[in-house]
Amino acid sequence: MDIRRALKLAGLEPVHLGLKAREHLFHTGDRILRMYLVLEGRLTMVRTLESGQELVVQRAGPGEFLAEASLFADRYHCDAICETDIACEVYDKRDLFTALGERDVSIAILEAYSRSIRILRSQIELRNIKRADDRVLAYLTLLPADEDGWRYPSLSWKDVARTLGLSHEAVYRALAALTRGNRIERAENRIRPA
Amino acid sequence: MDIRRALKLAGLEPVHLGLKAREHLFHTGDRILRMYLVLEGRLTMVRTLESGQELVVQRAGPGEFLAEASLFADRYHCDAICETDIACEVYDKRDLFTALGERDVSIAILEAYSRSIRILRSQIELRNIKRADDRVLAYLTLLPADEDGWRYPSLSWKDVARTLGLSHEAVYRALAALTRGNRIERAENRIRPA
DNA sequence: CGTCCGCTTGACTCAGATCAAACTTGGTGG
DNA sequence: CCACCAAGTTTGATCTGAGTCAAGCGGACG
Repeated sequence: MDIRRALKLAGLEPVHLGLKAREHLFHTGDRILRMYLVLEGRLTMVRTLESGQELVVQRAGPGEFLAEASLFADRYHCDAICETDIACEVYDKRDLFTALGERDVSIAILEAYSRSIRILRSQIELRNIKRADDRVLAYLTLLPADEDGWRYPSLSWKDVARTLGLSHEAVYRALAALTRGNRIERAENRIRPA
Repeated sequence: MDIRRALKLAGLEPVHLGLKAREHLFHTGDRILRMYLVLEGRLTMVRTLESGQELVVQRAGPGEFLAEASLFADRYHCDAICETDIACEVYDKRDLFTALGERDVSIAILEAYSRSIRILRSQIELRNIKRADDRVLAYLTLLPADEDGWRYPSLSWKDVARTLGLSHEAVYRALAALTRGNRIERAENRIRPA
């Protein structure tokens, strides 16, 4: 448990916390004020989609530090539920930042990592969408938009197909179907969800 | 380009480097001695699978720091190919580590992030395997093994199904097929690729 | 001018999703 | 202690939608 020693060396004082199985460590929407290091037990991070479907975002066990999702976010976007009884250490987020050196190389790099993680997670979530047209639409919606909602894809559709885990034919057909169903508008090099 | 300022403040001196489209920034197997910050242009990280299939692992553009995959690894496991002409800054990896404070909280947390990233990437790679039995087999192979090659899955097969993006029926059928084809051995609570 | 590549659509196939039903196991509560 | 319930496991039958093969179009580039 390397990280624990490092935290101790940095002069951070954890508070201990125990929870029973099925209790929540935090809920979606809670302010992120603390970071947790799991000592014993397992917990599951669950994201509930608008559709009501529950998605296991991550599982954490002994030695894992629940920070990735949270260091640079303000509020949680998932629930943390104990699979078993757990023991963990609680660190104050602001203390941690001070220990990291506030606006420092470490923070800058961590932020870059954090961005990568978010992108990877969103890619996995995209792949959980089974229908090709829904998946393509979700991909388009995630793209940065201008003030009118237009997106300017930087990848060829063929590459989009690869990142979505679809054949390029499936993507073309999805685009055609979405256009037919008035779920997107296409014009030259731009595209917009309706 | 926040990270650049932070690196400068930390006293790190970059070397500038320009490459033409289609040139390689690094190859699979190269020692990782430098970190790159992209200033202009785009590049693609490509991983070549044993099957010969090429997999786009990541794309990077201006402001991105090519470090995630590499800070805690010794050698690259992908090729970086310039899509366009590019300009970047080159930092020495060891200097960077010194600036981060060697064995410090930052490093410990970065390592945790790094692990998450690797796990997420492997999950995406799993999903690129189309056939259910191959995907399940690949998943099992990734699991930690004891000295005899046995794995002790910690998830119910139903949860495995969810993480693999398959229905649970498909996973059970895949396991049955793999057992029939002698591609795995099962016993009680453990399982082993043949 | 020819070639390559991205784009687009059609036809057919097949693997995985879905629905359904039965069995096992562990846990709860009367 | 046992009835009962919930959840995971297992197998069968059917259906659907994405992969694959095939073919044609147009623009870019040498």
